[in-house]
Amino acid sequence: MRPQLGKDKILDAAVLLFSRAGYHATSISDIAAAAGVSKGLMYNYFGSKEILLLAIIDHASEKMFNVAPVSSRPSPSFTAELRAFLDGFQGLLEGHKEYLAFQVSLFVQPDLKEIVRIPVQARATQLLQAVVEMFTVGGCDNADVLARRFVMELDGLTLHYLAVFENLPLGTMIDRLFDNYKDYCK
Amino acid sequence: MRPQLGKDKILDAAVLLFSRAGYHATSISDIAAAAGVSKGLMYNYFGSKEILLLAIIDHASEKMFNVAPVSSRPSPSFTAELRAFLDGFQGLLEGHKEYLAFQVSLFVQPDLKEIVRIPVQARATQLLQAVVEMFTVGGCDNADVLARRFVMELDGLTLHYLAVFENLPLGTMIDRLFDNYKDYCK
DNA sequence: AGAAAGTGACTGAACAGTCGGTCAATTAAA
DNA sequence: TTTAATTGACCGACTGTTCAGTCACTTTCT
Repeated sequence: MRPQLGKDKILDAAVLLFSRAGYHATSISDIAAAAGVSKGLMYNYFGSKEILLLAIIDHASEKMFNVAPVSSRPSPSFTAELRAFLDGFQGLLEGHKEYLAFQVSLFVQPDLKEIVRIPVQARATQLLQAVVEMFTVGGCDNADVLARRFVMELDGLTLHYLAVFENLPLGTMIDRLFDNYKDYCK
Repeated sequence: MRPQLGKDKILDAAVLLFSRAGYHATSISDIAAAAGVSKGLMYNYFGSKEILLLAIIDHASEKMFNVAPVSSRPSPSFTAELRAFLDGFQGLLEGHKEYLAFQVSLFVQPDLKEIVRIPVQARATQLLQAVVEMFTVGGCDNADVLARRFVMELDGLTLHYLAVFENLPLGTMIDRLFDNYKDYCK
C-alpha cells in the first residue's frame, strides 16, 4: 500500500500556518495549498477543521513538552534540577514562540477553548505535577503552594515574552527566577 | 434619561459579543442584531470591523483601567498602597473576566495583534509605570526591576485565573502576593 | 506468467451558507 | 427644505464541507 505521505504534510503545514496566522485566519484551502495537497484529502484524514486542531495539539504538544519526569533522572541537587528545568523552559520559549502563542490563543477564545479544554488542561496539570515533584524531592516545605506560584510566574514570564514586551531580556528574567527559588529548598 | 444613541448601542453590543464569543466568531450582523440596529448603521459610524475593534479598546479600556495615578492620592504607607492596588486588581479580574480574556486573545492572535498593538501596548506601559511609581514612592530599591517582576506575576495570575484553572482561589493568591511584596520596601 | 479484480490515497469541481462591505432609499431632526 | 440618521436588500468573495471519480499500486485468479 502507498504510504500516507499526505497526512503528515497536512499536519506539519497546519501547525505552521495556525501558529503563524492563527486558527480563524487560516483556511483549509491555505493548509492544503501549503501542504501541496488537495482540500479533500484533509477531510479524508480529519473529519473537520476542529478535529484537525485536536490532532495538532496531540501531535505538536507531544514533541514539545516531552520532558522526562524528574524522578526518572538522577538528580544531583535541587539547584541543579531547578537550573536544568529553567534552561529547558527557556529553550522551549525561544524555540517555539509562535506555537506557544497559538496555544495560549486557543485558551483565551471562548469558541476554541471549548474544543481544546480537556487535552490542553491535561498537559497543564501534567506540567504542574512535574514541578510539584521537583520541589518535593528537593525537600521544600509546602511544595504544592510553592509549585503553583512558580508555575504562575513562569506563565507570567511566558505571556510577557510572547506578547507584551517584544524584547524582554529572557535570560536575565530566568536567572532572577532561579536566584529567587534556589534557596527555598534544602 | 436620554435614549441611548445608535453609536453607543453598537459599541456596547460589540464589547459584549466580542468578549463572549471572540472577535472572529462574532459577525457584524450579530452585533447589529444585538444592538437592535441595522448593519448599515455600523458602517456609518465605524468604517470597518477593525476600526470598530480599535474603538472598543479605547471605549472599554478607558472605563476599566482608569486608575488614578498613585502620586495624586495621599499615600498613608506603602503597605496600604500595595493592598489597595491589589484589591483594585482583584476587583478588575472578578468584574471583567471575559473582557480581559478577550484583550489577551487580541495580543496572541497574529492578525489582530498587528491592529491593536499600539493602543494596548500603551495601556500596558502605563500600568507598568504606575507600579514603578508605587514602588518608587514606597522607597524600594530597584523599583524598576521589582515592578517588572511584580507585573509579570500579576499577569501570570491573570492568565491562570482567566484560562487555565477555572476555580483558582484568587483571594488567597492575591494575599500571598501581598505578603511577599509588602516587606520589600521600607 | 499475465490478466482481472480490488484497494485506498488522492483529487477538484461544486455545494450551501456566511462573511464584511455597499448604497439607493426612507425616516427623523433641525 | 435641508441635513443627518437609519434602513435592509444586495454584492462578490470566501468559508468549511462533500463526493463522484482517478490512478498507482497490490492481491487474487487463471
